[in-house]
Amino acid sequence: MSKAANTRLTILQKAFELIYSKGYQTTSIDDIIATTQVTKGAFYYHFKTKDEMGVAIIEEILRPTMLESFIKPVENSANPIEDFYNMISYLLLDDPFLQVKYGCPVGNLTQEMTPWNNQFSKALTELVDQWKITIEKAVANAQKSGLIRKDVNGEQVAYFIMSGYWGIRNFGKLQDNNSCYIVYLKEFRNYLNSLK
Amino acid sequence: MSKAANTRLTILQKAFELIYSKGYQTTSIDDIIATTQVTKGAFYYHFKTKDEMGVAIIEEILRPTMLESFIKPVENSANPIEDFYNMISYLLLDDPFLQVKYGCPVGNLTQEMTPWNNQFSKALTELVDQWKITIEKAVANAQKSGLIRKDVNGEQVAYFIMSGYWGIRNFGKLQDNNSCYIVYLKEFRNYLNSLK
DNA sequence: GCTGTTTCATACTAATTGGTATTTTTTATG
DNA sequence: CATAAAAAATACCAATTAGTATGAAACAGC
Repeated sequence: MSKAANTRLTILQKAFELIYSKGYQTTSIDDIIATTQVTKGAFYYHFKTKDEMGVAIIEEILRPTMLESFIKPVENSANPIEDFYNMISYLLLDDPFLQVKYGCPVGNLTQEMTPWNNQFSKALTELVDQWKITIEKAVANAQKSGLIRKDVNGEQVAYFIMSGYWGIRNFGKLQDNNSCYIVYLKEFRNYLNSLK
Repeated sequence: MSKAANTRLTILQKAFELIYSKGYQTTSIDDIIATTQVTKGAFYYHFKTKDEMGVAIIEEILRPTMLESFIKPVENSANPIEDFYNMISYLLLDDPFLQVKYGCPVGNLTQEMTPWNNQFSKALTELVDQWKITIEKAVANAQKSGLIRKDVNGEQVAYFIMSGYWGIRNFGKLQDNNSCYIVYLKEFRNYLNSLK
């Protein structure tokens, strides 16, 4: 990787960490250049505005990790019920990229940016839609193989799973404690079994 | 109500509307005094800091409406399954206090303020805990009267319902469209029936 | 109607914000 | 090594931020 591409990536990564922990609005350019040791000139050479950098974070940092942790685990799944559970369980309890007290990066940005920045909304919607479609496909496959009842509606299940995940992440954040995740996962297991 | 108490309430109400639609950080004191037509002197007479006003909003604006829409509908409920559904349905589709594109005020503040303001977290936790306890009690009652299975865990159900609500509100916000609420409610109905 | 307290108005400040203009350094290519 | 372009460094700016200092009305009880 060229040196220039490297500073660009450093900015994105460090800025993401700051934004994930502090929020987008409260992370200033000065914050970013202070922690990255990159000068303002370099920053604005790589990004026209702060918002352009924000969108780049979604597309170049969040999207790949989302693909790895949210899409791959259930893509072409032979046993979606089990894989849904494992995916959510991993995300809540094990994923080293995510921290209890900071919640879900995608959820955070949605809450903060959606009402007044269309570019953010669009980029976030793409991520979320991809997850939704993956879940729907997995449900359809499981219905073919008889692991999930035929009268189950894939879109409903997708929304239900995703919203539950987003919501409980908010609780973890509020309480700064993952014990609510344990309780949640038990009921999530019950719900998944009800689809059989 | 005295004139002074009235200006105080006006500040809280208008500030809440601004914060609900724009976010806490991006709502400035100048914004608030501009829309309330109250001077800065008056504002700082009633509130020592912006954060003190924020906490007051949670306790004096959010708490009462929460009690009305989140607690009362399921308190002492004779048929919790039905009342759970009606409560969530009302909140998502009918409550005039809430708007699709702005999400859930409590959820918004949690996301935005929790990582770096303890007072907010504490005030929000109180609200949320009250809701949780109410749901748990309703489940216990329904188990006594045979409307919900004895092996169902009230705390798990409470977390599951609340997190689903918070999460789907995030989707509505992202899409600025309540059609996801319709889909969600169908699956929510299925889930509730699985408790019988 | 006098007086003290409550309530509000005005003018200000120091710090921070995102962004720009300009210059300097680094790098690739002939 | 010369040169042009890419990349980064420096110094600045206008606007906005939460909060303050100080004084003026409004209002109470006597």
